[in-house]
Amino acid sequence: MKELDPLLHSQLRLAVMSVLMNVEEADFVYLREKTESTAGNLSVQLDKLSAAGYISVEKGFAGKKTRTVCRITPGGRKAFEAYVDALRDYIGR
Amino acid sequence: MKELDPLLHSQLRLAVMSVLMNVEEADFVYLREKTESTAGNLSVQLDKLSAAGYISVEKGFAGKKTRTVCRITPGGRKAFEAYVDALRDYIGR
DNA sequence: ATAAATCGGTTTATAATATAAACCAAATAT
DNA sequence: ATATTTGGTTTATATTATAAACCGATTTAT
Repeated sequence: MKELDPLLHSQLRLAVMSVLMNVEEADFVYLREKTESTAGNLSVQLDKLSAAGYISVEKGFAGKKTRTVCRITPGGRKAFEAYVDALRDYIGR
Repeated sequence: MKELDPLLHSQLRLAVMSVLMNVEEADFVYLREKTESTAGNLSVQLDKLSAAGYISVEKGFAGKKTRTVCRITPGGRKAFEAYVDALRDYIGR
């Protein structure tokens, strides 16, 4: 059986990646709402995904408020696809 | 997004359940080989699945050697199916 | 017969993880 | 002006996963 990439085998990180697979870009607030997570938890998990090179995180401004925009990277996309593929060994189909 | 049952969202426990979904019964040694896990880790995870009522664990003998046989329960089967269903929200298809 | 290695596990210690709580600086509302 | 909210980050804690150490019974080798 294939390994399940531990970076993706985490509910919140997987949810984030799942959103980012379908949406060109998403900011912190949107991700927090979509994944129904706390800001602290989300912040930590975004760091991990970013450190792994699975997403890019860009801090900027929207008017005067800070705005953190995330995007999936090509490497992240590949990793997500590999993870899903490995999962099929476990759950069938 | 649905919750991912934390009892099943663990590589080894998921692998065990995956095997048991397709095989009427399986003993400890077979599960250890099939999942490529250490005996200690497997023992702990079997306990958790058993405590949750997802599998039954029966200790007996095969000749003179002890033999631990596991089976998935109806509740375990349902939980596995619900988990797979929830996962689809994350990974598509 | 006895020592030593193996088998089938369990218990326990440790490292890694996930998560929320506490915090912070800037902006907005009162 | 001060209180509240916004958009986060840092830190502390609880849970988890995992391997290491162990155990009793059984083979195997000497």
